[in-house]
Amino acid sequence: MSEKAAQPETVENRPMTRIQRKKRETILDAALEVFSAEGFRGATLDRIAAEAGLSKPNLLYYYPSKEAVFQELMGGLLATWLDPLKAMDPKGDPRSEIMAYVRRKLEMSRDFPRESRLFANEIVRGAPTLGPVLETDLKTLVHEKAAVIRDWMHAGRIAPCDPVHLIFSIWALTQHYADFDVQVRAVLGHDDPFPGAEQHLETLFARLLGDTTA
Amino acid sequence: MSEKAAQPETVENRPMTRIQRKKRETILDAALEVFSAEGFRGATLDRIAAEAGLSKPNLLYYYPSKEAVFQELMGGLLATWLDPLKAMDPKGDPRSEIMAYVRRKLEMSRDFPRESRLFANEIVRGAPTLGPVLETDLKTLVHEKAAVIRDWMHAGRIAPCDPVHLIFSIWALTQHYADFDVQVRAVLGHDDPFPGAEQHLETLFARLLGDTTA
DNA sequence: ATCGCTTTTGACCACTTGGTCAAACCGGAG
DNA sequence: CTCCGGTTTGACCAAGTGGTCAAAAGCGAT
Repeated sequence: MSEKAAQPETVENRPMTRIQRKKRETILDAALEVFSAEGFRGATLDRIAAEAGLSKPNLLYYYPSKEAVFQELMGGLLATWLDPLKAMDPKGDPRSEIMAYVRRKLEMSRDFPRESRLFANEIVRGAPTLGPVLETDLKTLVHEKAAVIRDWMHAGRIAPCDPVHLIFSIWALTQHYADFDVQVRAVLGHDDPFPGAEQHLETLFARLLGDTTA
Repeated sequence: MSEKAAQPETVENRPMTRIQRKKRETILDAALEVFSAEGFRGATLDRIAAEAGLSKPNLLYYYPSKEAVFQELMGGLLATWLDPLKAMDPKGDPRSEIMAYVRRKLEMSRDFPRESRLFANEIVRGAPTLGPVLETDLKTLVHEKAAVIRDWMHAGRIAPCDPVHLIFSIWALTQHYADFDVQVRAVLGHDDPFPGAEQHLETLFARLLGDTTA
């Protein structure tokens, strides 16, 4: 059987040398750069290869196809994206837990804008790749955490509102600063928008959740 | 001089017949459909032509190039997009004016999701086409309206916060329901998300601006 | 019917792009 | 050195793409 290229760490294949793993990392990073800026169809293997510092056939030696690169990239993405929400602790203080989530999400927009844009791109296009997993993993997690938030509200610890839409709001407000970066900077004149954004979101969610101090 | 194809209503050309105008409309609508779903590079002239019910060379008879179609589409878009903000009346009641803007913007997400996605796509890609106009028209308008809002805040008619980020928030929260539609529906299970969204945004902005009734 | 105009189309082209392949390269073990 | 595995590449291909062009088809007015 002609195994075309190394799979992540497949069945009976050597688990891949350190160098292989590193090259694949490099490729993935280059792919992230290009895919997030140009979209799936806009990205070309040539550009990704160039960005990674190798030739197109060489890239195809490490990944069997453009699709494959994209899918591996996408694979890790959703997990990374949902981790902060997963970290929200039902036993913690409601206000701190939610605010910590907001802050963490805003940090991600600042520190990983490419990932955010890649994700946005995928969703805007109708989630052709990670569509199925949205209806399972994502849906489950959101409803689970929404239930937690609802309990907090029923216990009177934060002001009531629709907890699912609250989560949407957090996503929308934080990711906006990564995905619509150029627009934000066009208005704000190229200063770093994040300090102001943090301050604003602090205020917004404090009031939404029922501020006790202001 | 060999004029290639009819321009909008150019210099010494006939102002274009009703039929011509209509065909161009059809093409523009087809282009909106395809561009918003696939992005600029993902869209093909063949698909747009097919969607519009004509052949590729025939499409090229009405528009000189793919770029030209895209640009005309983009041209009208920003104006349409900013109109509701323009409509915010400095002499009106602060709370009603802002809430009306929010509602209008949410309606647009519901009724013109393709336009919203096209816009999102353009911005995410770094606004290669309408970049310049962001730094002029958009920036000016936003700061103008931000000033109005700031006055309202200083007059104590609504609770204070950063007015520019407030506008960003309105954009983010409303457009989210168009641009991330699949994600929203994946979580909400394909019911119409808009009634819930409206209710939620009503609550959110009421509290942010200083609710007097709840 | 025929002229003159706009509209429509089939055939075609140049270029890009994802992907293949056989040959060359390289670095360590014998 | 030589062999041998993994690695790298130049040349190539088929399909898809944006765009051209000359010829044909409509069609209203004479």
